Amino acid sequence: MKVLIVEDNLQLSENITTYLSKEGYVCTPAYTYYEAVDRLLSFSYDILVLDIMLPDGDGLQVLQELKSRQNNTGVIISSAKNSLEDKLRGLDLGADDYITKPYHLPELNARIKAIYRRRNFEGNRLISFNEISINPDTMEVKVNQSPIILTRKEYELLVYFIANRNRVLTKQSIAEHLWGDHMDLADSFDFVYQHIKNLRKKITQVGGNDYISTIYGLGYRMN
Amino acid sequence: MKVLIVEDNLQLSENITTYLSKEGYVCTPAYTYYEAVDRLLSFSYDILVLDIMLPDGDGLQVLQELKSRQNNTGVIISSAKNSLEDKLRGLDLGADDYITKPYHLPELNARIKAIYRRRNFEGNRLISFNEISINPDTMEVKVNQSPIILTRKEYELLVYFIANRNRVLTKQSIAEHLWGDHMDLADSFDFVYQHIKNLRKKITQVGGNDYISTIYGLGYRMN
DNA sequence: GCCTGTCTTCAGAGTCTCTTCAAAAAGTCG
DNA sequence: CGACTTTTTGAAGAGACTCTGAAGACAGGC
Repeated sequence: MKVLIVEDNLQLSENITTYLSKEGYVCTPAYTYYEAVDRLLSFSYDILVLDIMLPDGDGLQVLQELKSRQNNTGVIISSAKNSLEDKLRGLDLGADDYITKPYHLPELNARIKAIYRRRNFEGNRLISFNEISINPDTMEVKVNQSPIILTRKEYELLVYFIANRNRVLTKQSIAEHLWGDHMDLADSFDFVYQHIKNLRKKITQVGGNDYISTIYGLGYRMN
Repeated sequence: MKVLIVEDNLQLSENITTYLSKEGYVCTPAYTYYEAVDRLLSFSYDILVLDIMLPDGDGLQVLQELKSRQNNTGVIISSAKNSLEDKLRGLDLGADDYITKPYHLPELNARIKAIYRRRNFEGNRLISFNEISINPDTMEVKVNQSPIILTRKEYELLVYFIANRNRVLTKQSIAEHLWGDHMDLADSFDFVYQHIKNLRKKITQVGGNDYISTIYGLGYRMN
């Protein structure tokens, strides 16, 4: 399990890293706001331990950044203040838990484990792809936080694309997947175009990038 | 009934566990602050027996934690001090009762039962969703304080929707829930429309929002 | 047994989605 | 560049789904 530790106190940061490493986590420290955002953009972490008082910015900004990307990382706010307000703001912004400094390292460990358990047992699984995230239970699709309403075919198409990201999908394979085998000997798959068009439109309308690129003569690929 | 016993005195902890187990409770001991929090985050308990002097933190913090999560667990503060202040703080933080050490185990049992009775029979629990509130004991439903009268099916439908808020419910799952399994092979679930229509009408008639949105081709979702 | 209120069925009107078609635009290759 | 193929687009009809009101079926209270 990969953990990003955002903490400007060098001593504390090292203590956490040492402890969690012994417990079997892979830890990366970040000492500033800038560093934290940089890492979050480049790599993916399972857990983010976030100090909210950073020398070059508010830690909650990191959180805002993260959530705006529909990242699936679990977040624990670490705060020296005992201020309820900060904690509530943190939880509002989508943090999963908070912990008040000074704290015992085993407690941090316990909270990390708890988040992990919650993620894995409460069926909170989300399908996500860059700024697109899908909740399979509710069929809700969000692009940059803005919900978009897809028809059934558009939804199935999007899921199929994301499941096969970076792979070229021919019109035929798309048709077979969305319409089943009775499509076998159809002489035209024109209708697929329509749904791709609509899907692209709905995604770009709310500011999402068009990740579906056309491979001339072959099909489509999402990347 | 599941009970979490937070108590650092090993001897006492075992005594309580033994006694309550005989009385038919399922007991889990926690000896430290972080152990308690860990368990509370991962599992759900009906009753929490909480010693407030723990080796690694203040037991009242556990309580604060718990209440900030809208947990429904009943809490009994167990304190060696005879200090009124601590008890008051505990009750302020939402504890349901307190008991002063040393105490007789049957007294603890009595208090657990009392809390359980209060929770379950005095109908203090309300189901609510935005401006809609439901009293399950009397089947009374209020929208913006104005009472509305629902038929049984409409009532069950509303409760089902609120219990599954933000989730898409298909007509079929609604039918199965409201009419039981003998609906299995019904070829049409049209009658569900009627009740949804009536429910919507009654809610909007008194100025409530129509939180039930139609997901075309799928079902309905309350949000 | 009759009355009242609730539940279910039915038919149509209305709405949204899917598919088809034809024309325009874009890409490929000699 | 020009001929050809493939993709994109818009419009429109077909089809599926949802909503509505009315009427029949059922159950409980008197």
